[in-house]
Amino acid sequence: MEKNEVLVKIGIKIRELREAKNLSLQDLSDKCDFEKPNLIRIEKGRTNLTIGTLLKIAQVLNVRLAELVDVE
Amino acid sequence: MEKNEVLVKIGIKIRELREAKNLSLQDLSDKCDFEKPNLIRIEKGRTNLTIGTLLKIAQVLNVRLAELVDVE
DNA sequence: CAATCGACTATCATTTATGATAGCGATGTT
DNA sequence: AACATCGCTATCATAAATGATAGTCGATTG
Repeated sequence: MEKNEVLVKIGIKIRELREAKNLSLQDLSDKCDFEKPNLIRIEKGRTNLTIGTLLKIAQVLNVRLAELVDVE
Repeated sequence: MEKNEVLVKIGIKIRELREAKNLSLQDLSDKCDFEKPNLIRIEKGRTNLTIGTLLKIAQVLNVRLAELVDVE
């Protein structure tokens, strides 16, 4: 699978987990200590995010890192 | 778990998989299309690598992305 | 002994992720 | 009608990842 496809799918997974917890973009980005537009970028798969960023999100969503990247 | 700890563990996992396949740093970095020192940086956990970089490595090592980050 | 190979460090330029701000359109609420 | 909230875009500066080069050290080999 190609990189951009993976990034889009990771973004979708994050969004699904966020919505399942009834969190707004604002809510989640607040808890992750960054701004809403940055989270949107991630959920849309428009950024090649780092493990560090992914880890923050995983911890706030209370899921394992591996779950977020399990998209293949 | 803290970010740097995760990065170090991911590096160790990459190294283990590389050695299990009897590949030198040169071999693997060649197949990933980047230079050996960059791979060393990754295996030592000295860089907060992106999904794109991790994906390249996963594909060459023939493992899932999720396996490489499954360190918690 | 010279030469090659492996793991590694330090360092550099370039690209890009990150963090942040301002603003838009739609929906909802008072 | 005014205002807040939500999802979203565009854009910016700064920090940092990436890609690359040169060189060190130890071990092995011709």
